[in-house]
Amino acid sequence: MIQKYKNEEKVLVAVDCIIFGFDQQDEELKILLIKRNFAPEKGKWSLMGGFLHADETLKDAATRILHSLTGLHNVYLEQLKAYSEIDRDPVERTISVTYYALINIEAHDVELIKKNSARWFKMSNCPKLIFDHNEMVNDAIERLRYRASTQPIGFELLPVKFTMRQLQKLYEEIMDEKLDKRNFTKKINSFNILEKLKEKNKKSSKKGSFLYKFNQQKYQQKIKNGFGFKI
Amino acid sequence: MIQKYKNEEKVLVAVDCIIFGFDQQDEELKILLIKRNFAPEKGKWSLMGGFLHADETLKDAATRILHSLTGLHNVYLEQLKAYSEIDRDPVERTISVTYYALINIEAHDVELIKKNSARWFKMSNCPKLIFDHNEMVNDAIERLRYRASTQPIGFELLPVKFTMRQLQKLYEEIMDEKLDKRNFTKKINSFNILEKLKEKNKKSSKKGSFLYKFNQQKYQQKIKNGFGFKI
DNA sequence: TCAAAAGTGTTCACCGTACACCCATGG
DNA sequence: CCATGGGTGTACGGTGAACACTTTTGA
Repeated sequence: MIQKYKNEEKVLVAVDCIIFGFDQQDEELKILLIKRNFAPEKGKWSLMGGFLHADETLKDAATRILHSLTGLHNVYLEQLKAYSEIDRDPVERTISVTYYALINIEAHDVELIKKNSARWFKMSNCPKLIFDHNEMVNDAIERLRYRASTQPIGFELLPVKFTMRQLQKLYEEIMDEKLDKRNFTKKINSFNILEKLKEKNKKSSKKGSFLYKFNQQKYQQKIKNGFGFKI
Repeated sequence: MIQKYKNEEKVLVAVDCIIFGFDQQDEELKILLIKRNFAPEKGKWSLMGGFLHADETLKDAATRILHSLTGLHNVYLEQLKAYSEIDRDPVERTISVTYYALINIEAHDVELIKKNSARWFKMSNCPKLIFDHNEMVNDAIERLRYRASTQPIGFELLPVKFTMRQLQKLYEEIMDEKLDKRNFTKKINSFNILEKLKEKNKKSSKKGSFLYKFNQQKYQQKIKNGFGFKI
């Protein structure tokens, strides 16, 4: 039998999730936060997190944590960074690895988030969070911006059918800047990954705007060939 | 006293360093690897690593590990990613966080690397490494490419005085493609972060090429203002 | 009929890229 | 004097950015 690393110190490893959603009602980018009902910092807002178990990878843990809060499977997840300041958690030395998740805000389990005392916050109105969680959120937005400018990441956040305006609004929220609709449409179309449907969405205007759907096949093709995506 | 997280499982956390250097003799990008003189996989090539101690951050650990191998202080270090496959280390469950380091290959302590049975390998000729270390190296190169195309990172790898040709060769090694020297010079000069010296380096040609030096002040300024660096 | 959002092309400036010749020097 | 690498400028095409009017339809 192979000898173990006997003299090394073990530490607690946590996983925290920065969960992004795009609220189609008010067209705003939001993050899902929980009100802690346990010590320390009980009653304060926090990212959803948990400890890494011995039988799972970090991504497994993030998936489990995400599922326990939203009821969702198959969520877009990307590892961000490990945080390791000695006293970041006042209870005990804990390092935390963050993942950010992109979910369709309409699809999550409303009961579950109630049970977890969770709530969606506008990105632009993020409350003070426990520990180093605000730093984590800031790092996540930065990464989200980078990803969104490199890949058509936004699709994870929208329903299956969406309008060009919704897609543009989403990008504007992520990038935190206004975009020109003619240039935006042109650019998106040039990637040739959308399918224009015959249906219109009439909620947002009298004229109504055409719905689009994401062409998975063309998209996967592009991913393989490295995209030239750049917003 | 605050209660501890009693029922949670702790794990071993390692830090592994991908150490890049630019060899000015043969103008090649290299990485520093060690031959393990301990089990498991004794005698195999590996990244330099170690376990995280209770009283240090991940970056502290990376700094300590790097110093123990190279004798260098104040090295450029950037966290890459956490690796957490259950059996990645066959001895015991260990998650590893990688850092990549950029060092001036001329400045390291030759005795120390001998003592650690370490050796510089051409990037293009990286041997098979233990565990998931090859994957770590590949991820590190990818990140290095991104950084180098975004910031003038190459300076960390060169001596204080260097020629435009050396800088270009370095970028060619990192990007793994030939660059046009007129365009390269033009681009670098446009950033206005170099200081052209009166001296020439005559080693590489009869005419000799002018030496440059990095203008720290202008550079810091640029960093603050977000650079427009793009190679 | 009017208000409100959707849809659609063109022009211009700038940047990245391609490309070739002369210069200085040591041997 | 010649071989070797160093240094320099221009022309072209493509892409990003700015910009305004017409269409549809519910109220």
